Amino acid sequence: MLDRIKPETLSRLRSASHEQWLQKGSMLFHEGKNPSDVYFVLKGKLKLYTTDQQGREQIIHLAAGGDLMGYRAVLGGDSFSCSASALEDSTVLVVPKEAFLNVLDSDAEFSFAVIRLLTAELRHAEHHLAGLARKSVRARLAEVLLILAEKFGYETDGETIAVTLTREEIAGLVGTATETAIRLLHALKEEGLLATSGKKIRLLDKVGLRRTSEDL
Amino acid sequence: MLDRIKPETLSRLRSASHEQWLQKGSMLFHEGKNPSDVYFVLKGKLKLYTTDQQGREQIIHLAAGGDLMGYRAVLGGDSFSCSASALEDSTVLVVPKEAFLNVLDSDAEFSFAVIRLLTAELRHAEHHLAGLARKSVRARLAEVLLILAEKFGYETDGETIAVTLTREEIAGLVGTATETAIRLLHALKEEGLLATSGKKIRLLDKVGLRRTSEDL
DNA sequence: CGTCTTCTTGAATTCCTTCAATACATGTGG
DNA sequence: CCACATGTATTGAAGGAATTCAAGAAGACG
Repeated sequence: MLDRIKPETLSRLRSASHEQWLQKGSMLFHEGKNPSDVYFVLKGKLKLYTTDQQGREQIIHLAAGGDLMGYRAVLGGDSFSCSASALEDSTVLVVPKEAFLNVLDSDAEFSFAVIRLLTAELRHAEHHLAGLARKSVRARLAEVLLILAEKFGYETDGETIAVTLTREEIAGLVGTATETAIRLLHALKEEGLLATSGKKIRLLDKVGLRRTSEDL
Repeated sequence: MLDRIKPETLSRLRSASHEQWLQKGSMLFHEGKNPSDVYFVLKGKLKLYTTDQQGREQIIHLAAGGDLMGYRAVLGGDSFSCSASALEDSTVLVVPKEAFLNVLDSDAEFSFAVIRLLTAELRHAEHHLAGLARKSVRARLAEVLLILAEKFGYETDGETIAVTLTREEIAGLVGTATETAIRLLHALKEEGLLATSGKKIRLLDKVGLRRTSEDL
C-alpha cells in the first residue's frame, strides 16, 4: 500500500503523524476499542486476531512492511473488530484518523487506492471463506504455509519461511486445535513436503504443498 | 446501497443503463468471466456462490432489493470470483462498468458510499470467517437462519423467513453437507426453536436461536 | 400419472477435538 | 553456571461431530 502512494500525498500524511516502536508481543490496538488512528507498517510483522470466550485465537490477517492497518474500523466508523499485536519488533507510522480521512476526501487517487485495497482484501477474505468451509484441515494448513511464504518471503536459503510463529499461532491461522496443527505438520514432514527445526519451517516441495492445499 | 445514492447521481447511472428481468434459477453472471457491468437489484433475491470440483456449492453472499452486485470484480479489474443466480424472479439495473467507474471518479460522495459498502462487506466477511473456523455446524446453522431473517425479513406472521431455499442451499450457506443441515434443522425443531413446513422456516424462538448461534 | 428433483433417515467411517501426560526450551534469579 | 519456573511442543488415547454412501419417502411438475 505504502508504495502505491505518491510522494506528495505521503508527505501530507507524514506531517500529521508520528512513528511508534513496538516490542515483539506488544499490542498495537485492542478489539472493541475506538480507533483514533490508522497505521502504516514501516518495519516488522504483525497479526490481526480475535479471541473467543474459550481464549482461542483466530488470526484474521497478517501485516508486513508497507501494509495499512486499522482502516476498516476508521472507514466504517466502528470500534476495532480485531486486536493487533507485533510478531517481532516493529515500527509503525501512526496517522490520526482525521488526517487520513481528510486526505481521502481531497485526493481522488488516494481514495481509489484505498478502494483497490479494500477490494483486494475482500477477494482474499472470500477466498479464505470458501476454503475454510470445504477444505480439510490438512489442505488448509498447506495453504497457510504457502500464504505465509508469499506474504513474508524466504530466508537466504530460499526455502525457510521468513517469519517465526508458535504452533498455536499456526493453528489460529488455519482455524484448528494446536495439537492438530502439530500432528499435520508432522505428517507433511513425513511426506517430505517440509522440514522443521524449532519454529523455523522449510518448504521443501512447494508443488506438492500446492497440490495438498487443493485437496478437499 | 441504492437508497444511499442521491437522485442526481442515480439518474446519471440510470441514463447509461438498462433493466433486465431474470427468471428464478437463471444466472446473472458466471465465475471466471470478465465483468462488463455492475448490477443494482431492483426486485427479487439472488445468491453469489462458488462451485468446487466436486460440484458442491458454497454461497458467499446473498443479495436483495437495493443491493449492488458485481462491483468487486469491476473495481479490482478481475474476472468474477463467484457466479450469481436468481433465487426468485428478479429485476436488475445493468450499469456498464465505464459508467460506474466514471461516476465513481467524478462523484466523491458516491465514491465514499462505495468505500463504506466495501468496509461493511469486509467486516461481514471477517465475522463470517471467524465463525466458520471455530463454531460448530449447529451454531453456524442457527446464525445463518438469523442472518436470512435479517436480510430478507419475515412474512406477515412475523416468524416465517421470507425466502425459499433448498436444503442444499442452506447447507451451502452454512458450509456443510446437505444431510447434516437436514439433521440439525430437525434437532432445532425438536428443541422448539423453529418449525418447518416444506421449504418455509418459522423461527419460533429467536432468543434461543441467538444463544445457539453463540455456542462454540 | 410417471418422472425428476428434493428431502429424509440409517449405518459406517473418517477426521478432528479434547484431555492428560510428558518432553523440550527459554529465561530468571540465586 | 545451575536449578527452577514458565511457556511451548509433542504424543497417546478416547470420544464426538460431521461426512459419506446408500436407499427410500415425499413433493413438484409436465
